[in-house]
Order: sequence, then structure tokens, then C-alpha cells
Amino acid sequence: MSLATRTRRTESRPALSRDRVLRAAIEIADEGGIAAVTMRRLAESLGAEAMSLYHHVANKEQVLDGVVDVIATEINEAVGRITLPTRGAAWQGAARERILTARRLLLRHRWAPAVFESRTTTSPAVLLYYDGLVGIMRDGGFSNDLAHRAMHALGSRALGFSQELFSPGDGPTTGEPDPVMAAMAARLPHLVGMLSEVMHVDPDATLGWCDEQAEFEFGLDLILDGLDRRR
Amino acid sequence: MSLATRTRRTESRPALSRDRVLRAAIEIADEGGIAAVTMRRLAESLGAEAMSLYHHVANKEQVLDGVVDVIATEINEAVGRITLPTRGAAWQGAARERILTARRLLLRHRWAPAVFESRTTTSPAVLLYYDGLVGIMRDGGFSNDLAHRAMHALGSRALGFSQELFSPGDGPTTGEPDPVMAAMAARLPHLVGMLSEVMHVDPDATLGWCDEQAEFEFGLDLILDGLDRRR
DNA sequence: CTTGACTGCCTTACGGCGTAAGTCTACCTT
DNA sequence: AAGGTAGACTTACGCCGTAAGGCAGTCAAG
Repeated sequence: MSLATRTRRTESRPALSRDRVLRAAIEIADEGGIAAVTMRRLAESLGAEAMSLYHHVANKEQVLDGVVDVIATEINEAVGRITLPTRGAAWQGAARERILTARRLLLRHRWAPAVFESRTTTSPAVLLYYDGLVGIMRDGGFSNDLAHRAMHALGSRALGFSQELFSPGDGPTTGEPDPVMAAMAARLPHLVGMLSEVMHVDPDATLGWCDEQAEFEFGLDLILDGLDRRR
Repeated sequence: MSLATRTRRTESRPALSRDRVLRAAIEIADEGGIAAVTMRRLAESLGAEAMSLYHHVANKEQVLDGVVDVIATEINEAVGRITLPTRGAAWQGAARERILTARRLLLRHRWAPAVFESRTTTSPAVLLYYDGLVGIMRDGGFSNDLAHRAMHALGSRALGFSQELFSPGDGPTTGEPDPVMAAMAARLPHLVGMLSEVMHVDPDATLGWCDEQAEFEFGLDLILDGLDRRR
């Protein structure tokens, strides 16, 4: 049987490779979230055994690093196709388009922002992405110092997402009103007032929890406008 | 021996409680990072067994939820002591002080931002914090709609941190120049130029990686100014 | 004073995880 | 043909979260 298995691999299964491992990881995460990516499941989805993966990646951390790199590379390819002027006042439109393009790609992988943020070393592809953004700012007349602060001010927004802390009404959306929350509401007058007025309930929240596209763009433009004024 | 152990508990060890469990978890995380918090280690640090914890918390997720709540409660106590005017144009100073106070407390627990962001349900204490911030904005003349957008624009900055994606020169800071990075540098002209000019190397990075206090405040003020202009 | 329920804690055990160590086999080089 | 090598597999270890059940101390009702 072990022989049979082995010859089957040789006959039909494409060889393992770092790239195939990473792409399989992305596929699994797309289906079951990042927690579903385990070395065993990853191997299984490739028709191999867990330990075989270690011939192509050093450990699981490197799988996650690689996944970030693959997605960031996709982003770089997409933003590389943007042809917008960047000189002078045009910088803002170019930066905006670049960031929203990155966001569009990240929207395909809802688990990705958390993984991007969990990496302690920055992927080369992400560095390339940032380099391009800094280049746009320099074209726009930013000093290196302002460009630096701008990157900090943007934070994860530079890559097209903002992790939201605030998720009113999440959970499995049971019909029954949570009594704890009801009691809580009395102590949250401003929040309750705000939400009751503002909740144009859009169930298609996107990246992060309540991180709707319009909200993302509002925050982004707020920052880009502020930067332009300091240019 | 099992009898001895048991009577020893009755004689000397303070009883377990949800609160003691959460405080022990914070202590362990402060020492060894959040990954060091396991149910077994947590129990051990309390002189108990892992399964005993389950009489006071439903599961590990609830431990993390509770930890966030404890820290957010501390923050609420601190910001509750702030006595600054909030009406009209004064809103900005009040909001700024509130946020920087939260930040000061979070700086004591460097692992905390990631845990705050990992929670899928928002802690009551965090909601209270947000409610206060929204209240300040309302006092400042914000519409509910603008206050809502403002909270989105601030994102995690509302609580005093911004997860930075960008960490030039992290890793175990080996003296030897990384040949991979050296080769990479040629393809990152803007980034390398910017950093060589800007790197007033401050080893006391604070929350996140490169998230220095001055950078945080720059980004925060950028947003607060932008909001004030739209008031 | 007994009894029986309750509470808080412990013991044992299970399945899953990442991965260290060692083995086998197909293939390439010489 | 001989020997080395790369890529896959097998086994096993020590963690993890937690399900299930048991046992001692407490305390109220009879």
C-alpha cells in the first residue's frame, strides 16, 4: 500500500513546491479562515503528508510570511498597471488609486489583513509596495520627513484596510435582544443615539468588521487632505 | 498526597475567581507575551490545575475577552479623571488628551493592542470608552453622522495605538548586513533614501513596531484637525 | 445530628497541533 | 553498476484546549 501510494505520486501528482504550498494555503484560508490552515490540512489538500511540506518551507511562520508575499506581489502587479500622473498636486489622486486598488485585492481575502498585521518581518513585496507609495509622495513634493510621517499616519490604511475595533451588533445575530446589552445601552447614551440615527444598515461590511467602503474612503481622504495641506 | 494538596489549598491559597484569573493572565502576558498565556500555565501561576479555571471562565476566548475588559476598565478610570472642557472648539483638546491617556496605559502592555484587535465581540468597557469619546465629539458640535465617520477614521487610534505594518530594520538586529536586504535595497530607492535621511534612530519604539510617540501624535493630529475642519 | 445537594477543585483522557528524527525510494551523477 | 541526493513518508514527542467524571468541604433542611 505504501508502495502504491508512492508510485501514484510519481505517476500523477504534480511535485510539491514552495509556490504550490503557499497557493494551497491561500485557498484553504479563503474557504475556512486562517485558523483552518494547519500543516496537516495543507499537506492533505496537496495529497501529501505534513512533514513533506518542510522540504519547501522552514516552518509554519514561513508559510504565513509567504502567503503575505504572494498577495502583496499580486497587489504590486495591479498597482504597477496604474498610469496616473504623480507630479505636484496629482500625487493625491495617484496615491488614492493605488491604495484603493490594494484594497480591492485584499477584499478577496478577508483573513489577510490580520495575517499582514501579525507578521513581524516585512515581506519584500510589501516593501516594494511602500516604496512605490513613497515615490508618489516624493513626486508630489513631499520632503523625506513628511513622507515618513505620512506612512505612519496612514498605517495599515496604506495597504487598503483599517482594522476596526468597533463592531456594534456582531455575533451570530440572534433575533432575541441580548438582555446584557439592553442593560448596557442605558449607560451608552451617545453611542446608542449615534447608531440609531446613523445605522443605514449595510450588511455587506467589507474588510474588518464595520469597515465599510465609504467609511474607509472618508478616513483615507481625511488623511490625504491633511497631508496635502502640509505638503 | 492528594489530601495534603487539597488541605493546603484550604489552609493557605486564596480562592480562585474570575478576577484573579484575568489578572494572572495579564501578568503572564506582560512577562512572556500573549502566546505564553495557556490554560495550564495560567493555572500553575495560581497554584491550581488547568481545568479548575473552567469554573470561572467558559473557555480561553473568554479569558482574552476578560483581559481586554480589565485593561479597558483601567483606561476608563484614568480618562474619567480628566477634567477638560469639551464644548465647541475645546473638543479637540479633550479628545486628544483622552486618547493619549489610553495610549499611556496601553504602553504598559505591549501585547495588548493585538489582543484588542483580535476580539470579535467588543468589550463593554471598550464600548463605554467609545461612548465617552462620541460624547466629546457631540459636545464639540459633531452631527451623529460625522461622529460616526470620525470613529471609523480614527480606528484603533481612538484607543491610543496604531498597528504599524512598516518595520525597517527589525529582527534580532544582527550586526552583519543581510545580503538579501542589501540586494533588495537597490530596488527600493525611495524607501532607502527616505530612511537614510529620516532615521533619527530611536530605539524606544513604543506600541507596534516603529510606532513612535511623535509619529502617533502626528497622525492623530492630522485626523483631529481634518475632523475639526469638517465640524 | 444527619443527609443530601451544591460548589470548587482535581484527575484522567482525547484529539489536534507543530515539528524533530529517522527511513525509504526514485532519480541523477559518475 | 555504485553511490549520493532530494523529496517524500513514518513515527513519535510534547504541547495545546477542553470533555467527562470524581471527590472533598460547606451548608441548609429534615
